[in-house]
Amino acid sequence: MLELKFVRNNPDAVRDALVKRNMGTEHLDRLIGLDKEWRQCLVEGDRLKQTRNRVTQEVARLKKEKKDAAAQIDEMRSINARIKEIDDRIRDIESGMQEILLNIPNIPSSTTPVGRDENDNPVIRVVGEPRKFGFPVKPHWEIAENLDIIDFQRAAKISGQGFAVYKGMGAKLERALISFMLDVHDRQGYVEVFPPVLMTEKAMIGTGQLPKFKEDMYACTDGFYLAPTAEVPVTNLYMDEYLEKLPVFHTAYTACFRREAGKHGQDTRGIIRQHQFNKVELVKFVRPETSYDELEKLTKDAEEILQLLKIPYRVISLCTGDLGFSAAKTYDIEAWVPAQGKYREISSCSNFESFQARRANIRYRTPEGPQFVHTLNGSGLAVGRTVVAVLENYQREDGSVEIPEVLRPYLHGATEIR
RNA sequence: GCCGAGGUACUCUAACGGUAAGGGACUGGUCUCGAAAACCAGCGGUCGCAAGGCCUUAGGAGUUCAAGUCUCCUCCUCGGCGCCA
Repeated sequence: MLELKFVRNNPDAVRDALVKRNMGTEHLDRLIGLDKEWRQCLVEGDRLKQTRNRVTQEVARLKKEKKDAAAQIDEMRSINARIKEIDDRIRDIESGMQEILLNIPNIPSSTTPVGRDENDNPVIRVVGEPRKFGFPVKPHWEIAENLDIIDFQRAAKISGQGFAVYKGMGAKLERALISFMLDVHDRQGYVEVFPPVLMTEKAMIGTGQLPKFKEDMYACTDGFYLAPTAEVPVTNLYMDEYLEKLPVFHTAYTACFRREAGKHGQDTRGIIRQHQFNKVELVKFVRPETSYDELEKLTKDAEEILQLLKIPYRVISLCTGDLGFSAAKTYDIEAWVPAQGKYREISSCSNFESFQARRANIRYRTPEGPQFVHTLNGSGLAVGRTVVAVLENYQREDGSVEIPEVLRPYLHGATEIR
């Protein structure tokens, strides 16, 4: 969320941001109008309240002196009625402004490339070289079903489309990847946490999933939402707190839940797009002046997983038209998927600046007073998509799959799946 | 789920129904060679160029001229009991 004062004082900057994101500006115009009316109401209401406070004091004084205060009490009745009217109007305006503010996206960083859509995302670097296969490559779902390590049929029976049951070496591989990723990030200095995934509405608002993206979330009874990413529980750990020592780095494994509304027909086969998937996340809370350096480091920390697994990938910078709602700058890491002959997103690393911290009220102290921290996060990595990358990049002609060396200690030394 | 006790600002802690007092921590200043102590000041939000004002006692509704205080509802925390993997 942007600060109302910021919008009031920099309407052109906000307008510019909306235009670069290909979004309309009519809500912004409405907000500016409401703000003006709001301040007018405040002035009138405050003046009446000042009168009320003064008269009320008189009443107290008169009563103490055992004098009659009927005239003053009578005067108050009409003033109170008018105050109520104005207060009601102020409340309406405030909820209107709040709703608009919650739906205005973050201002893109000046280093975020300007562009219309995903076709305008510049490639920052390409690492590793796609392997040359001397045989026709199979898509991961074919490899997995042939090896009997992922069961889509039975998953559909118990949960419907968009789910997978991992079995045998498939289940072990998923578990090995989670442990491997957490161990690497632990070594990189991230403190592991293992949080709940049932979230309150307030937490979902804190990181920006609500109110704008309600359709993409699973809502439970009792007012809970299923976290779509560990970003939600981990960032909100420090909701309404002062962080006494910065920076704070966390890594967390959680299951993630996404409705993928409006994504019918995309990646319907395989495990690239699932309603429930596993992810290891990286989250940072830092001082504003360091947040862009920290974004570079966080991205490299996520990349290290792919380097260790020896999977080719590239890093792109999301342009303004493709940038997520809460982010000021985002790097996507895309892993090479041989059967598709292209790079596919496996991690998204973002700097939110103070956008989430303002919503979730996460601050630190400075000599000039409380300041909002900057929050960052990135996948390190999406586990299911890493399984895709491993199966496809390490497949052999006979249908078996070699296990990357770094994972073997997590699989009792096994070297292949067959 | 039941019973009880609570929720005041970063923290702790006051306030006959009369308009939020104070300590600690923190920041700045005086003093000092320097530090500590002591003393002074600041230390919730918001409107305003300012003077100044308004709001703020977990959240909401009500009673009242006036609510931290009285009534009702909700939430959360801490005990105890029950149930449960």
